[in-house]
Amino acid sequence: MIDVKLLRQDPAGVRASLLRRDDDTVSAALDEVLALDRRWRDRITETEQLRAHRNAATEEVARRKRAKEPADELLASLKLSSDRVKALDAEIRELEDMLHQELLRIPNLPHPAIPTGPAAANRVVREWGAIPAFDFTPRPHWELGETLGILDLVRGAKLSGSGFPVFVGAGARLVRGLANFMLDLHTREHGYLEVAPPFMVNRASLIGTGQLPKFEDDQYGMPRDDLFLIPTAEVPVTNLHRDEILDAAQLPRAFVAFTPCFRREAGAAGKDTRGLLRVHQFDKVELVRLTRPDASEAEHQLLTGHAEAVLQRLELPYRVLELASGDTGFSAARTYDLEVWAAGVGTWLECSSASTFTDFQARRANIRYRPAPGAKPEFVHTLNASGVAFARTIAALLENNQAPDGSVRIPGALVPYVGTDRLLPD
RNA sequence: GGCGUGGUGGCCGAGUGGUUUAAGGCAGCGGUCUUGAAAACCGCCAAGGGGGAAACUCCUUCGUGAGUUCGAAUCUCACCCACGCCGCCA
Repeated sequence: MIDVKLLRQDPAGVRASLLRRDDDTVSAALDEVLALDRRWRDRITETEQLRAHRNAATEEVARRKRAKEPADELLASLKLSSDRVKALDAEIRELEDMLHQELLRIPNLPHPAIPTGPAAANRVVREWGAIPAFDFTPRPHWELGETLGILDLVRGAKLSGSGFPVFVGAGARLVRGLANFMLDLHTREHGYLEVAPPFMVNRASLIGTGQLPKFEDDQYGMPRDDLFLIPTAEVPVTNLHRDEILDAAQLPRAFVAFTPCFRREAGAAGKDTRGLLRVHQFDKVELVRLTRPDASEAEHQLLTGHAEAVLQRLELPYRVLELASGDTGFSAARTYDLEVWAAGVGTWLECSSASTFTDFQARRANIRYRPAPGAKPEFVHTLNASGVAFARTIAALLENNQAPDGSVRIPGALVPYVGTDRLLPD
């Protein structure tokens, strides 16, 4: 949630910042918020004066009652002002609710330093590793997966529908090995605390991280219980400290979680979605950091490096993209995407997104910290990065390391976790 | 799912209609004392919001919402959550 005080104080600046996003609904939403805020504050002022008057009169009633003096004429006039307060309160509550709902639909302010424009304006920040060369035509991962007998897309579709892959045998062990490899790396070398959170969350949690109310159609929901399958571990993990006040000494908090992610990907179909490229369920190791505001920019760089370390250990060539304002997600102020090269499909695949959300999520989820003992609480900054998403990483792993006979080399860092240095066709 | 008990400030906890503008404790902060620390003692210490240049001032908040009342932490109703027992169950 953006800071309504900032909007009040500098409406032109906030508007200019938000217009950098490719979202033509923002301007009207801002006008609505400003109008509602004006009306709301007028009503507050009016009702508070009335209330102060009523409170004083009520005290006088109490005094007379104790002194056994009559108070009948006071009571009669109090009845009238009490009714008026009640009516005003109802109106204020309604205005407040409308204001809040409107604010929840306004995206975060993009960081001043990021490029302005649509996805085409994304900037390549750096590249790592060499794109592998082949003296044969490399095959796509869905073919390799079938030949190796480790990926069963057809039976996944039978069980659940398209986009629900089944990993079998060495494939399942590869998934398990990747999870342990990434969790070990982040807990032992990067200092993260491992969390195993729920895979279903309530509305408040999704509002906290920004998926609701605007993107309810993108979520898998269980209407009977009003719960949702998590689209990412970011949701339960960021919400761990919702409605809490942390000590400054507790910051930064760094969590890592391995969970499945569930995404409806409504409307998606076609060549960009084949095999493991875009699926409804995939596993991911997620990194979440809660930091002091003054530390968040440095933490963002650190976090991005932690995600990169995974790809480096896996010997996967990748590039780091700084997203332009129009391509940056609703809650994020600044995002680096990690894209891994996949030789079979011959393209870069997004396998991690490292974002700083500044105080946007903290404001929604009410996550605060006390800068010093006895000081006023302030909002923390939240950040997260995939470290990393499995499906596309597995696609790259298979495609980049394939041999002409269809076998696939397992990178050294993963060998102890998978138990073999090569996957062989059946 | 049934029955029962409960939900109060950062934490614990008292409080059944009007000096509760929420007792007391813990934690925190400042001080006295001390070579230093601890202990002891004294003082300060909730959050959010409106108005104001400021000093300051006013309002709201005792799980959430609705109701009764001049007035609700306190009474009524609904809902949510936690815990206990029963039922079901990997």
